[in-house]
Amino acid sequence: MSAAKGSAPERRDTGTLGKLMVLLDLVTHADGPMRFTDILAAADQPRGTLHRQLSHLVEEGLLEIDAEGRYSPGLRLLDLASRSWARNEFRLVAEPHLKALQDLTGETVHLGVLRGTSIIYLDKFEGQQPVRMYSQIGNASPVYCTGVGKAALSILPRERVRALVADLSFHRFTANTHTAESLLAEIEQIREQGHAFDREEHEIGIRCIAAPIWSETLSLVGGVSVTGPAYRLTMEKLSEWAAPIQQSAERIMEAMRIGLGPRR
Amino acid sequence: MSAAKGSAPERRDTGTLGKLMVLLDLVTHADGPMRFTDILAAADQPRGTLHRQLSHLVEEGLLEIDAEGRYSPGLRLLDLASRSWARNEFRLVAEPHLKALQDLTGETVHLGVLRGTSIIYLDKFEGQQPVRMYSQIGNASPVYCTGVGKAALSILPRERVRALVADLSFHRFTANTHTAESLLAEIEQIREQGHAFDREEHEIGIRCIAAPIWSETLSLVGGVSVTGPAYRLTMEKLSEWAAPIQQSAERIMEAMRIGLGPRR
DNA sequence: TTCGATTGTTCTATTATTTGGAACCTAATT
DNA sequence: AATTAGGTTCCAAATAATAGAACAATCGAA
Repeated sequence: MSAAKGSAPERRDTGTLGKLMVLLDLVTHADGPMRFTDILAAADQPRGTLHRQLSHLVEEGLLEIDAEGRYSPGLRLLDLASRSWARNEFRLVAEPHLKALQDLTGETVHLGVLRGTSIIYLDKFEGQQPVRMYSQIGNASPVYCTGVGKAALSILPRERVRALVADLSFHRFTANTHTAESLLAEIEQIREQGHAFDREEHEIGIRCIAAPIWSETLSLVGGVSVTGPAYRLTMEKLSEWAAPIQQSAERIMEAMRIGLGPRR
Repeated sequence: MSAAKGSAPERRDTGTLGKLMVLLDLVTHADGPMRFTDILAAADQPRGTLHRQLSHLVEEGLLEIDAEGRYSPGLRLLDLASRSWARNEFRLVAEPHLKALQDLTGETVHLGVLRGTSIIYLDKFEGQQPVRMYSQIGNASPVYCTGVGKAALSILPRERVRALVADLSFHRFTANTHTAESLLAEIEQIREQGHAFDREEHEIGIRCIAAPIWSETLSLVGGVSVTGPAYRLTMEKLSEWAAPIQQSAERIMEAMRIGLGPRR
């Protein structure tokens, strides 16, 4: 093996599927519909090849193409996702506990899991606000600027954290967003405290407190969080919820051991 | 080619992707996690081949495998879906109109599109409850037993309806569920009325009224509906909403012509 | 309109991946 | 220890994907 630079790009070997997923990601992560030429420029491939690949994705409903020849994510994804969400055991087990936490705090409660270097939000319970924001569920956010993300990192072995951080590129969302160094330092603190804060690190005006959740083998790593506007949620106020949120996390882990443990 | 029987199974030619999507569908549509052997039995493939295919799907995050070797849908699907949902133009355009309809009726409002022989729900506005994203959204339901489905069919050319109905297998959900004949008959009625009812055809105790929405080229076909419990929503009550719901559909179509029309 | 450039589609020999089948593990069961 | 079921690895043969060019269709400007 010739590991030239520190961290090799680590290309996955998933054959044809991998190439198609790159395209799917490309179109899905774009701001809007993409023309054939846009995709051609972004994906380094011959035109003929790209054309067939896109056709296959469209035929399977993973992409859609409109009358003007622009590609967008396909609705088949919604069906697949709604089924996988509805059945997700972690989410089902956590649900009542999230609800309880929402009742207690009156603020928005999130459930997230670590996948790669992102936190994927699995569920969300909002307060009474008539404002509808379900955009959050399913969203993948960077680990380094979310409470759940930092909480999750805090229970991983130091070595894994270091490896993961090395793979990260830090985008400075706000003045408080972490750098690699400050993140690693805070993880140590969180490890001792048992909970993590987000001090407007992702979005100005938004604070949160989170507690980690993990399975024994670390096959599942994530967390719960309580989030709200900074003007209402002072750091003192947030700190008051440290105990209840950690307790909530404990209860979810306990419920998981029953619900997800080895059968029989 | 030897087109033996009347309607060939019409196998899609999407090469490797097609084969993988069959597996993804299989696991996603199952009631719970599947063992390797379960999948082996359902998918008619050699073990070695299946093993590699599943590995690739897992590596790409489309499937997940737990400690006991059981396969479930992967969370990557959530991320892909949430992005495609958030950006969907039809949904964005319709949103305010759905909200208005919800305010007017006080009952649950759905937005759906026709995909193949199913209706995929794109959005949902409930009474006071904050919406749980994937509770209904993303779900694919059969055309023949939903208000939106029947409304959608009513604006398709008769020939296309007949072809579509021929592809359908009718599951008798309730005593009122349609058969092919009764469905075709009702479509004719809906065509004239401009709106469709669901008279407890999918679920006992649930009624609904729906109006069709379509683009000029029929590249987009779907509808809006108002749904609620039968004890509260008598057929008379539902009928009162025929005008407002059709008006709502009209407004959405108008907004689409502006929002989705040919650029410039 | 005509020319030229841009964008999208189809075709085919070459190349790479997938396939099928068997052999090989591993953990549980008798 | 032997047997079975469940899962994984291997490799020659079959198949599908690729690259590149040729072909259409569309668009803009002269």
